[in-house]
Amino acid sequence: MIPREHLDFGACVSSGQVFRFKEVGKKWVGVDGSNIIEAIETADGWSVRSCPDPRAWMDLLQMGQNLLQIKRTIADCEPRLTRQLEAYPGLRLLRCQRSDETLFSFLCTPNNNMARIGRMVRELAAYGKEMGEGLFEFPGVGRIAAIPEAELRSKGFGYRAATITKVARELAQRPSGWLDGLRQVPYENAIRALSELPGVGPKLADCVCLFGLHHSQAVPFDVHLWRAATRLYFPAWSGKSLTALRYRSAGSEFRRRFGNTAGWAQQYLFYERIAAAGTPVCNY
DNA sequence: GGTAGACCTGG
DNA sequence: CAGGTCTAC
Repeated sequence: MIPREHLDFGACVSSGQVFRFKEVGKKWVGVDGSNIIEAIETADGWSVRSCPDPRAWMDLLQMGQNLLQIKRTIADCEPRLTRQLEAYPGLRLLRCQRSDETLFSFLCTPNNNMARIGRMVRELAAYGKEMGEGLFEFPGVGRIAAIPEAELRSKGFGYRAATITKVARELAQRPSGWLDGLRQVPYENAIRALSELPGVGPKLADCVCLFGLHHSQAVPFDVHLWRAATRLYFPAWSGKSLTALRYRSAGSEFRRRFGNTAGWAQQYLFYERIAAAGTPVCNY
């Protein structure tokens, strides 16, 4: 049993870090890597289980990291985030097992809405091995590369069908484990490598770095986070568009200020906008 | 280096 | 319009 101040499972899996956890009643169910993960909220906090590896959920949720300590670090670096830190107790940065799932998930996100992104990611996952009722292990790049682009189009992927197919075929050419290998290289190198892939711009590269490759200094700026960043650090850029150059400046500023905790800090600012939207991120 | 449009789909 | 990216000025 994990107290709420250390874990809000629902917030973690519905905050746009992963896309195929679903809520059935009070229970959340989903997959990370080869494990089915289930969580239920009780009076004292969250009870979480994973199968077949009973400790898999702790990896995904980074339970080895002391959240209260991380929040203290963030608040020390930027007192103006205290409100967000207190508003969303238990919000954690996830460490996804499958970097390729993260990559293909975020290839579904450009110019798209959360509900459809979730449908598309689950559609892709369904090409993988079924582990339980409607729960799939995400398919490997080889399997995705074998899907005709037209098939994805017909399933409603729109123009993202092309980039998904291209990226899968590109990765299938490379040595297996190439993507996971980017976990071991410096963050800047990982960004550079990812940016070579079609359809992967600065925002997606940062999402993959943060959630899939575990580079916790990555800060994926979307328009909302950009607005928050201008308010905090670049008032002169208020109202200006997020160009590639400004994107790099804003990221550097977050990393200068928060160091390796930048990705965690970012999550609290981002969640503020989701909470404000009022609508669930993962809706079935 | 910055801005404007196009791009699939559906809520 | 929605968690952008790409291309052409």
